[in-house]
Amino acid sequence: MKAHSPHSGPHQPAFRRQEPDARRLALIEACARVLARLGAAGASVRAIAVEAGVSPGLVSHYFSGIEALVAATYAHVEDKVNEAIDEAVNAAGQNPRARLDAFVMASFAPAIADPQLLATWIAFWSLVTARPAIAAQHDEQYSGSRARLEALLGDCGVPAERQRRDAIAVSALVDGLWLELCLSPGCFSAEEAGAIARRFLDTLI
Amino acid sequence: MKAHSPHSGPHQPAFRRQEPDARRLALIEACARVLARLGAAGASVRAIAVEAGVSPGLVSHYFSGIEALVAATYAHVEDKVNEAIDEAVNAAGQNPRARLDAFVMASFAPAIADPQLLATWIAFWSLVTARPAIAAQHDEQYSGSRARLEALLGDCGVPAERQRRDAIAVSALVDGLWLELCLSPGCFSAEEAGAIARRFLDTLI
DNA sequence: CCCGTTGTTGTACGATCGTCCAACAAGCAA
DNA sequence: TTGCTTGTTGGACGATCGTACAACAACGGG
Repeated sequence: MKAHSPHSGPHQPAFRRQEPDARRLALIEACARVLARLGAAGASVRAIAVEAGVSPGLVSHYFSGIEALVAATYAHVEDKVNEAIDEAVNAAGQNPRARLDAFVMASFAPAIADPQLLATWIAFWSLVTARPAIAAQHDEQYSGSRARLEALLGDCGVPAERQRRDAIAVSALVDGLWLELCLSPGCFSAEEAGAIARRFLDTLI
Repeated sequence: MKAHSPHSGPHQPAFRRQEPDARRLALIEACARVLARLGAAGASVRAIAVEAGVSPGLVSHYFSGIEALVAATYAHVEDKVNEAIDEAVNAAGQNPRARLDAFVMASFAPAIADPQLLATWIAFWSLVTARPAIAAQHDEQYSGSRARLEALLGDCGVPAERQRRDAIAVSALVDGLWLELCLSPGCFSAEEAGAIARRFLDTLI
């Protein structure tokens, strides 16, 4: 059934070796695509291997198990989201308030407030309660995100003693709007969510 | 191995028949306990049947599948949460603002901001994207919750044209705080969450 | 050219999954 | 008591799961 005969013509490799880091990344991106397409329930070793174009055994070779792959995928997707947000913030110029607005509005952009992206979060959240290592990873990524928000708030003149509380508040409001935007896309629009968030920022600054 | 011999003494029934509604409820409550203990990944038909003290076949007899049982469990748990919130609201007396505060604070009570309770939401959310019927159920429960919030806001003097937007905002803030309270219980306290939410309400009224 | 390293394959394995259904028995009516 | 209704059992079934491992082959150094 193979497209080429092993006994005639130039030998076409059945697979290509890759550096461990490149293969790890390919598996992570395949996992993200499977989570987006099939949801948390469909993210099996075999489905991810097919998506990545490799054999099932390779997943076990690079990750201790499905949970580790999901955790790595969450970290990678969140990194990319933070990258997109930082890019939006920097594109907003130097006005502190404009940068803060950009931070908030970026969370509601179509590429981020995406139901398919939510699947990665849900798969990760489902592991937080039971696995202490996953909980620690969540704490770390959450406080990292909050720290960047505190800095933006500080630039807007929010006094230091209020930065922590206000960052928690803004983060919660944005996440709550983002979550509902993913779960019920027809209920309210991204523009509406942005207006709500901006209005809340007005009360803090 | 049975505790009694089928050939001696009074006959002890091997099981008791129950009315369909009672059995449905028992299975739903067993499903909620399994979700709390094992998370979404461990909520199998067999585990739920063991928890309910029935045979595995009974689950299929009352529900078309695991997904239907999870959806029914979500509806039931949300009903109980709404009941607890309504109770807190009514216990707050007649002052509209006190009732609104009670609504918000109840969401952060230990029984509701509970990581084990979050497992039910996560199991349900993981089905929203793929299953239109589940998405419709979520829309319905979300708008119901928002309608009660709109009424409370109206009692506090929020004009009608702002009720929808403010209810979306309060709901998002409370849900975001609740979610983070469940995922990272050590990051901030329920009192802090309540203070943040109350401060936000101050800006709306 | 050949050889060793090692990334990769493919499969076998046992466990567990959801579903199904014929047989059983609890409880009510007669 | 007897018979009927039907809630309930418990195992069979095929599919799919995660994991492990021996064999294979790509590729660089000799």
